[in-house]
Amino acid sequence: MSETTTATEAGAPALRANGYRDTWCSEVLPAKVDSQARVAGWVHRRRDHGGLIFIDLRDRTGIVQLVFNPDSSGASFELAHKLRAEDVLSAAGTVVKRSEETVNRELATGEVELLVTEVELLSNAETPPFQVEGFSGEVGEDTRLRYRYLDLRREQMQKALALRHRVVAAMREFLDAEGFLDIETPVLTRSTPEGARDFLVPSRQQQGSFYALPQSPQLFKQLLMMSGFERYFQIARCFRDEATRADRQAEFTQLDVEMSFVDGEDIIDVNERLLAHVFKAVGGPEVEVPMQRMCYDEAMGRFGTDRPDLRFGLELVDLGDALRGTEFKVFRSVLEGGGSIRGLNAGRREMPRSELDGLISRAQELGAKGLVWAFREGDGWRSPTAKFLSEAELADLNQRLGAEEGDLLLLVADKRPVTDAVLGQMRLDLGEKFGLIDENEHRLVWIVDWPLMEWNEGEKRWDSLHHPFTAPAGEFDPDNPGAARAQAYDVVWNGQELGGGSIRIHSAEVQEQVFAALGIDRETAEARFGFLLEALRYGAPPHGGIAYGIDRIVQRLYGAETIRDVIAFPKTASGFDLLTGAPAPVDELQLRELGVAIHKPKLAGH
RNA sequence: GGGGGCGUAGCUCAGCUGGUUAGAGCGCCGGCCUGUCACGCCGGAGGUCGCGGGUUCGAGUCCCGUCGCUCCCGCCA
Repeated sequence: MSETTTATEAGAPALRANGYRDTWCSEVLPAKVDSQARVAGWVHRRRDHGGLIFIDLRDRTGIVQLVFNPDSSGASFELAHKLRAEDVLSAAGTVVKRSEETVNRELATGEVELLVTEVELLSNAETPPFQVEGFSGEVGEDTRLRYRYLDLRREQMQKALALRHRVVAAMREFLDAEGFLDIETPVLTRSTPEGARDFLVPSRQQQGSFYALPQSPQLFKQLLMMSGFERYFQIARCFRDEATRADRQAEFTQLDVEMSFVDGEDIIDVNERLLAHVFKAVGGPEVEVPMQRMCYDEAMGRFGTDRPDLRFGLELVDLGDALRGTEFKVFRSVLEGGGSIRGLNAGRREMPRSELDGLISRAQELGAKGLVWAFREGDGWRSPTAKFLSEAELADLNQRLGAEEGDLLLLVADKRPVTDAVLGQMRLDLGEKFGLIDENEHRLVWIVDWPLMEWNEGEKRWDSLHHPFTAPAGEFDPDNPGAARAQAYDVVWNGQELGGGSIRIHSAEVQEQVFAALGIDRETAEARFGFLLEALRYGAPPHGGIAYGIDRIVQRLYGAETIRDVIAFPKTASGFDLLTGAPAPVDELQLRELGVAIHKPKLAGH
């Protein structure tokens, strides 16, 4: 977990004394000994000794021990007997110093306690379905989500959301100081079926028509540049109706930024300073400016991915040249078909056959037809594949892979995108498995010099790598879209994409050419993006920007296992909100008003 | 859309090759306890083994279906 500052450590907020309290729990400190204090909060734990009762009282800032003694207040003592976990109360008394033997060093307020003379039960709590602060192990996530308001009382959730707040506050702080304006864009907007699936909202006034929830404010922020705002940002909620993952929710939050009259260097400059400011503000890892940059081709070549984790080696090596004339049919047919043979050296490892078989299964799951494993032995290999290769080939492969005696070598032969994807992911799997990743090390890198488009073999068409509004570098040749480079910039932190940006197309003609190259014909482009093409004709400044996934940034800064741990009310993998029961069926009347008919109602059961 | 794992007390879990009364820890309830802080001690309650069907003399356990949670692939920037 990263270094973080909690509300307690940062100092409790100012408090106006009222009938409930005049002091935060965390402020009951030795300096206040002998003075009166009134605190309010939840019963964290109770320890009833019969003749003496201790209550740990919890508020947002921390915990303080209350002591109920019949000699101090009989009435309070009687009431304290009835207190149970999570009851809400207000208690007043004298701050007293604890005797040396009873000091609790684990507690920030552990040198003192509040000797209660007056207590008011503000709210009675039923027994919670799980212990808010227990030691009986982690509670199942579905139970936590069902009672999220209780789960959020736990210190780790309080800290996560406090950190999230400070990340967003630091972003606003920086961007405000740099002259960016926070402008809201619509949540009810128009469906643009490219990219992810849209969430749709039926229109009552235009039956049969639908709004879509935005996948990002991309087009609106470009329009704002055409409106002359020059510097815009927004903490924007975005929606993609796709499957969730540990690091993905259908509903997520993005820091959206756009600027006018800028080139790529301006984008990188302002974003490096933004990240440095935010990370510093929340006590995250230091951001060295200027940050490292790496070309897309280099990232793909060395790491098999466009978001390389640079904290460890296990780099990919191209082995095609060593096998040009091989007799081994599997390798030869791949090379003759224009494919590639790539490999990595996993280092000196002991690995039983069952685990090697596991690697093969994993490779197949990732799309490879197979996986060649080998251990260097002398000048050759110990491997089922060794007998198919000549001595010279084995020696050459060993040399190219930098293999030493006993090193585990993994090879994949397939089309280049497959070898990259498979070995790139296996590199990450192995890096984790072998403990090669130093969690204290942090590597931020810009990935630059992207292709504009990539060939989609399944759909037989060109797809944008970023989005269709990304500006090509230099002249765009519509007859050779594969050769075009993009003015695009992704910032990658320890193998995860934090944000992606680009210079946008600011000419209607170029935008139309790019649409055409992507297989979007004139009518479709006009129907879906006509307003953008039109706006581009009325004086569009050169512009560009970036968008960051805030949930992921906070997840990483906090060291959380899943993105759900830094979202107050997340949904489950299948899109349910277990707390409210959404999504839920609606009344027949509501459907009639919307002109919506349900074909196959699928009743969700709990 | 596909694959893996999981579902047993309020919570976290154990429950073997099918066997008669389904267990533990925590929590909860009652009693005792004036220095605890994961308080302690004594006693107690609490189960549609996710749901439906099947096999069997007999199912928490085996089979089929289904619902939910989760991880991964596809998908998604």
